[in-house]
Amino acid sequence: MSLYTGDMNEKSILVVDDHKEIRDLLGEYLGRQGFHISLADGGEAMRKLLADKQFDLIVLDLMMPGEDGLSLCQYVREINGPPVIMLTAMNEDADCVVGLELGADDYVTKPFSPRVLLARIKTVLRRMSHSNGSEVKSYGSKPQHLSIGTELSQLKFDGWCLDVFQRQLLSDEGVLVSLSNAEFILLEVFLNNPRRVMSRDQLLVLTKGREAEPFDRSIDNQVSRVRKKLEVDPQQPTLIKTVWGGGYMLTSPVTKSRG
Amino acid sequence: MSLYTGDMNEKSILVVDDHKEIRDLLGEYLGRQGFHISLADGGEAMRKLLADKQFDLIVLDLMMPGEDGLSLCQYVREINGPPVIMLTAMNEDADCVVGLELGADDYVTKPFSPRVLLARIKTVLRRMSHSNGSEVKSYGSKPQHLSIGTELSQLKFDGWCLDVFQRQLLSDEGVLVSLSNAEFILLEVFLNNPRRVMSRDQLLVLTKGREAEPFDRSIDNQVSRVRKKLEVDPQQPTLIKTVWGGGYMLTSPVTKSRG
DNA sequence: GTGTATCGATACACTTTGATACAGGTTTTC
DNA sequence: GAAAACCTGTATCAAAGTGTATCGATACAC
Repeated sequence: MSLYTGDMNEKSILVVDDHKEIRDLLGEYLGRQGFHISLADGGEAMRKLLADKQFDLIVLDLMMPGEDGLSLCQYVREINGPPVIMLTAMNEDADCVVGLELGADDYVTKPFSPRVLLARIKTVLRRMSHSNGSEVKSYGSKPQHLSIGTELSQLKFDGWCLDVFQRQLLSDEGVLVSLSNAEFILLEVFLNNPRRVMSRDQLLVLTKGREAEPFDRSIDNQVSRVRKKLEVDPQQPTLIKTVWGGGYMLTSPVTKSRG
Repeated sequence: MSLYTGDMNEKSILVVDDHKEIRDLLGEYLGRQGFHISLADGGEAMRKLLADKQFDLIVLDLMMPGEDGLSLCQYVREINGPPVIMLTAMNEDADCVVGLELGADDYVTKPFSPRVLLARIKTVLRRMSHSNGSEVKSYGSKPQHLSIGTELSQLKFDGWCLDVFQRQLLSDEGVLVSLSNAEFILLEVFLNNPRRVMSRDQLLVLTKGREAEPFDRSIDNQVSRVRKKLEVDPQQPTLIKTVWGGGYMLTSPVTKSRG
């Protein structure tokens, strides 16, 4: 399943996040995209790795126990380190802004799809390779997303096509099915992890960015809702199967293409 | 909520405008960008402040009751004062020219987004810092929009073209759609952040430079108004999507080009 | 002054979402 | 086997979020 892996000149990326699940998922996904990946679970690990090795980019979680992303980002800037992309939660709007002011090169709000992060990573790397490395970065220059248009945005599966940028779902017959936001994100997560059992905990982290509460049935609810819209017979689901005691699994293969 | 304040070497700016609202908004916004700000409501106040204090730049409203911006600008030139950026209304084209002849270093047409003004301020300051400070400034040096020409003024997206300098929106069929201030600025913010979820708070800060009040629905209102003008079917928006609990997102890619 | 455009506040209908409850089903335990 | 414990599907509901019509305040042109 590993696509061609030589195209990136093997850029190396350091992912810093305290959630093991997110870390591993990102590592795996970005690794498959042809990057060299290192993982760190916090500031200490990050510093050690930075001392050891040159990275081309750092993906940094804003909210972390202990040393948080802001100070780590500042640290990276101080040592004149690689560009930083921040992962921020949706509701910390002020922090987004602060993060950027502190020197992050871009940010992505959680929950996010790996695809969006990939697009941002490519943009930042492109920007870096254009600018002279030793050039003093002009303060206040905001991230410029100009040519995202060429990224893969369409996920085709089982007679459907989900466009992640246009945020819409089309059937092969051209019928547009409207999805609510939670439904869209859940489907996107499944499509990014096809034929793989996803636990409710994983799905919760990936779709809402939060941990499960006791007796949390929100994922079950959303799966039920998505099934009602996608399955031929929602009572006998074939697309999203239940794995008893394990979670859910998208059974169909998925192909990605350009918009 | 004051963000970083040290990077600008604390350049000081004097804002002269008879409208309290604009004055305060600019003061707050520019203050947050790390400038030292002084405010004056007219010529008299300006002269007093100039006598007291050294400024690096003056932002000067052209249209003011009593002594108007033109003569004030001339005054600043006579005392060999700091560079001046004029705020001019859209329709006073002739006055722009006159203002420039009189020695303004640049101008911004009202209504404008704080961001645009900020860009101009930085450009002018950069130009100043490059030229020897003690050098006698050559009169009549024209604003160099050619060197600013690296700023791209046309934003093309989804069958539309927004010209930031001319402040007009054209469809591919050549239809000119008139936008109000708030609509224009909101659209501009979206176009500068395509395919990214923008929270209402972010949008408020970026469009009005203010924080959200409880139950603030003004962004929703403006989005609704913009949709009515841009969407094929405003009830089923495709260009500006709602992200439930998150904010709004422009789905289309954007390309920038020179006017 | 009047006429007009703009824009935020407000109100109300509608949508989305997670919690809850209950009716099944499956596994474990005896 | 049967009962108990546990898991899952989904209807229903309440809380929260959203779309937008409407209105009044304001600004500005005339």
